[in-house]
Amino acid sequence: MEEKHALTARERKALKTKNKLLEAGKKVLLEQGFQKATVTQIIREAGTGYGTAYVYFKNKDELLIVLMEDVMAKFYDVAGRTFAPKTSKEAYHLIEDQVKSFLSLAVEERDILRVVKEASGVSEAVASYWEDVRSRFIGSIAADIRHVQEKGLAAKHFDPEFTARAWYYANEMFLWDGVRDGSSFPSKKVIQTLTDLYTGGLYKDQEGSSH
Amino acid sequence: MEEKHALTARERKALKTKNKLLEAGKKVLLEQGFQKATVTQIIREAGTGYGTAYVYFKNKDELLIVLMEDVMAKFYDVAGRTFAPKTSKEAYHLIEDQVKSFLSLAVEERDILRVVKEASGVSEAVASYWEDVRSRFIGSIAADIRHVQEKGLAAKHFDPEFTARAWYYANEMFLWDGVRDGSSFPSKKVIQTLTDLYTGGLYKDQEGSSH
DNA sequence: AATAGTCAATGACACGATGTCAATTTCAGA
DNA sequence: TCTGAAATTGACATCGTGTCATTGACTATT
Repeated sequence: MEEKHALTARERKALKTKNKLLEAGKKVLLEQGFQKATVTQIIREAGTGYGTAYVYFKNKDELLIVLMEDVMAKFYDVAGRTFAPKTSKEAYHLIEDQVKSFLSLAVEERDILRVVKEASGVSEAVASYWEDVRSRFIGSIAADIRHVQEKGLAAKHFDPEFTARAWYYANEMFLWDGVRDGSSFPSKKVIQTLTDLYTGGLYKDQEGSSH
Repeated sequence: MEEKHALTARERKALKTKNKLLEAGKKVLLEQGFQKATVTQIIREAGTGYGTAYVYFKNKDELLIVLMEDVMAKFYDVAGRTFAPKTSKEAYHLIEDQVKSFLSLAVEERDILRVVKEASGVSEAVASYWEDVRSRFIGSIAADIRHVQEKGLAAKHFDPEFTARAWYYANEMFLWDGVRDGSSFPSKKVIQTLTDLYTGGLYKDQEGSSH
């Protein structure tokens, strides 16, 4: 039901105002962090009236959620990559690549992710938005696990869902470490440790395992 | 430089006031959650004046931190357990036990942990307090890993620190899942998946690994 | 081109929460 | 009994949020 017509001057102006608010919001949020940033700071930066912010966004949370969209798309992109290894070796390298891509986003989008992380702890809306990324990854990883189990590459006694969760969780936490500390991240060592642990496990034999 | 003398009536009263605030704080925080709870609600429940709360606690955060102490002690207890397996099998079972103890705390202390989790996202003070638990666990696990590596039970190419982090992170995230969802937690399946993944890894051979 | 109706924009306001502090009351010790 | 110290208090200043009645400008219709 989209109306298809050239924008009227009025609509163009409205769009411009919204964008000014988004830009100003980005600047203020990155500079101040989520909790310290106030609507007053944002509208001052945007050069609009106070109430105007509430015309375009329900609140600070919703403004951030719009700002998150680009980054989310990048994560969804990584989560959606095809995974169909024919050998364990191939699997290892695919996994290694995916870990690297995932953790590299921590550096690439560090500034905004720092805000997202903070906001997730404060705003239910932002938290549930991030939760979407999580379940997308976990679902995708679970499918990958099922695939390699069927191919006979991976041990069948692992529950795909829980295994995917555990694996994703470790990755996500390192992501946040990277967002916090930045600098030389992700290190080869982190990527390798994660991948090795996931594929091979720490111990030399599995005689202790109950399977 | 501790003064050692029986408490005067005045001191006893002060103690009592502080405890009233702690109890009231606990009740209100558990009922309302961290963000919704207000100082006014707490002092009303405690039957004290508004300012009194600020005599005993810097703010809501610090009150919660005092309430956390008991729970933290339990975690420190689990983190501090000795770990000196002689065989892989023994290691497996020790690890399984530790996972179980750790995750069981999620159920046992569910109510307060739910508040702690929420508060960690909002309050730097609470977050850094919980961070202590984390580093204690990670340090302890890293030591365990070094130990089994020296004994020849575990692969030496794993960096103890990063491996400990990855492992702990997965566990902690499941802990929060348990705090959120509660009910029948921790399931055998979760414990087993975590332990198996950690000790044995998902894949059947390590030929893909670069070692 | 006049006009009625719509929509963007605004800031004052009501509300709610925080942390402080000067004043008050109570008690310990001399 | 008296004095200084300690406990307690709530009013206050401050800050941030979200709403809404109002204003002014633009659109579309006649």
